[in-house]
Amino acid sequence: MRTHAQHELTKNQALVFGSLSEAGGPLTAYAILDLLREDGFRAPLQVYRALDKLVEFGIVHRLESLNAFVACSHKDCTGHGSAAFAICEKCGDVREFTPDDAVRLLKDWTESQGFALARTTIELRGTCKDCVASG
Amino acid sequence: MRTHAQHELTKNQALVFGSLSEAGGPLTAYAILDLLREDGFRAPLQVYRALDKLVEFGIVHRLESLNAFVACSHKDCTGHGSAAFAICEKCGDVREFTPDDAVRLLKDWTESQGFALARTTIELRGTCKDCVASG
DNA sequence: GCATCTATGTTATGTTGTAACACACATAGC
DNA sequence: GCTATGTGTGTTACAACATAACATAGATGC
Repeated sequence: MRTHAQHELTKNQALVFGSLSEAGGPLTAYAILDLLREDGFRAPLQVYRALDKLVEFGIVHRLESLNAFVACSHKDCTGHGSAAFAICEKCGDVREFTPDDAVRLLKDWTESQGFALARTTIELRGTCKDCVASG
Repeated sequence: MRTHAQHELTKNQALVFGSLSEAGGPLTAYAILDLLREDGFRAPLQVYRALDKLVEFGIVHRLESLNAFVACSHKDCTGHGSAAFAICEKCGDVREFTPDDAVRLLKDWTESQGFALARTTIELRGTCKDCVASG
């Protein structure tokens, strides 16, 4: 696949990012650790250190309300705005989207308060279309 | 003070809510536990069970990105909309606000996707006005 | 009385995340 | 070459956050 080549990931970073990409959904750090034991991972720090960098690069997002991590769903992560996530509490599916208008309003509020916004966490919990239909 | 009398809090709920109200800012569950040891608290579950109810009542909010809890800043918590939080990473101050317009846009997106929205987590990280000025 | 529901107390355990220290490897400057 | 520096890595131990399981107590409704 060779996506995100712009970052020249290290071995551990590539393994962690690969796990998340292949999973296609959120994984906890310890779930990643278990997946990567066959690749020689032994300790949580190996995962957390890689995750820190991947989040810094913007190609992995942390889901605060799940204590989990997910690969960015954009083909090319350079320069997109703040991400938001719709999390289905039935099936665990996570949909990433970029609510620029809503973020603009939030940023307007912070500016009116003199608050220097660094980053946003927007996570929506509920039930996805498929799970609503099936039950 | 006798705010939130509508909920008839139990003894433990009242103690936990009192700690948060008096703190005037976010506290972790274990910080609350330490504050309430003199009142007979011995185990984390005593705190977590009270917090679960207080969050359910809507008079305490959980800050996912801090693993902490904060008393709702509204005088009367009945019927207000989804809350958002501006969290200063310098001084730890938390400001609660109610971004109805932004939430409306987020809800519009979920509805367009057939996603049944149950609740929102909106947490803004950055630097507050005072810390920007002093640093 | 007694069934039921909620709140509570307690012990133990599970899950998530970091501190501290050592070593390997690359590269820039001398 | 060789050393200083920065980053990535490996490992042990531990801190911080949260819940399972089981027992007890009190209130309410029949």
